[in-house]
Amino acid sequence: MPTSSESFEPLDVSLSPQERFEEYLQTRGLRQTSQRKFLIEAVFQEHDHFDADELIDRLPRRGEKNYVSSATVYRTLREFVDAGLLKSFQLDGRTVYELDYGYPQHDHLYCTRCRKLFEFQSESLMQLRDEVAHEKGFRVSGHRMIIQGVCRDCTKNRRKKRKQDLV
Amino acid sequence: MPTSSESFEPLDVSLSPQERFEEYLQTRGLRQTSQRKFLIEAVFQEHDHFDADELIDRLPRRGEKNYVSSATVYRTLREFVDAGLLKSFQLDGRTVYELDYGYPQHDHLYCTRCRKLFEFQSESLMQLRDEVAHEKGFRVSGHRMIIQGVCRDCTKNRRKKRKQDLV
DNA sequence: TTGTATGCAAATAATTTGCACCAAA
DNA sequence: TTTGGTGCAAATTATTTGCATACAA
Repeated sequence: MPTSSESFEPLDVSLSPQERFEEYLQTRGLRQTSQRKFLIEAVFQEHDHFDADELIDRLPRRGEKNYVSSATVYRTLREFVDAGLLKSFQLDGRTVYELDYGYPQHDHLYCTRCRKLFEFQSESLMQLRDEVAHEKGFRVSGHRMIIQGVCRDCTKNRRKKRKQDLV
Repeated sequence: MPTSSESFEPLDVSLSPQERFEEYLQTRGLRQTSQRKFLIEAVFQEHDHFDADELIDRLPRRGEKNYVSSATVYRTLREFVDAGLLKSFQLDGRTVYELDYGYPQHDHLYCTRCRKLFEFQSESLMQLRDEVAHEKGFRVSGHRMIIQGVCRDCTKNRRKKRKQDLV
């Protein structure tokens, strides 16, 4: 099943992210640089959500081998999103990225205590979305649903702390 | 019906936003200043979504009567959110505000062409949210759902333009 | 060769903050 | 009189951009 809700032809999942990106570059007459190759590796090793800053932190520093300037990191992240490899959204003011290519559509729960993101899938949500959009005469291209709250662990820990406080 | 999904006692809707804010200030030992009074008027005259910049644009300029510095506008907007008068969320990188106090819970459709926000209400969405959260062991405090797409008008205009282009 | 990509540093944009002065309670 | 509030300007933060140079095709 295609990952993107907008593709008209099924995604060729036999392509690796790298190959998919090459294709993207070639069809637009863009170049395959060492930085782009290195970054796609780095990004697809990550399995969690991340922002530009976190990514840069894990990358080689100025002077080290494979160093990539922040400007290029920002530029390349945007290209990855254009190419359909990543998705991005805003959270607490910063831009958060997550893998898209090859990953199933999902939405998020956000724990406001530990600031972690959790994922969930819901077919009903998609249906609801399309119904609402249809009613309002909208041509849907996507959506973003984030449920805020406190996750199980944080609820537990808070309880634990409260008990300790009583001792 | 209470506007906030978190209130344990029903909201006293007989209070005006102004009165509600006074209450908020008093319970915290904060002060009722002329700036705060002026801003609450200005904000509750607005019936649409707005960001800090748009609000500041509509306010008196430096030197004019009732001028309020941007710093104070930013500070006060955050207080209004704390007080439950406004809600805020991120869109395209900027912080968008909307009236909350006295307004029913709703979510948004966002037209990526004209950048307008439209509202919709859905009880099913709330149920779905609570179910998902419960499954994941989340204690829900809120959510944010935005459906992106192209609104009816923009779809029409685009068609019109296409036709014109053919002439 | 030829134009795209990169690195660097400066520029932005949207907020936030430090601080001296002002003013509610 | 006391402590919170405001205006101003400087500081932040996250990101983008201009430009000279480097390099893929």
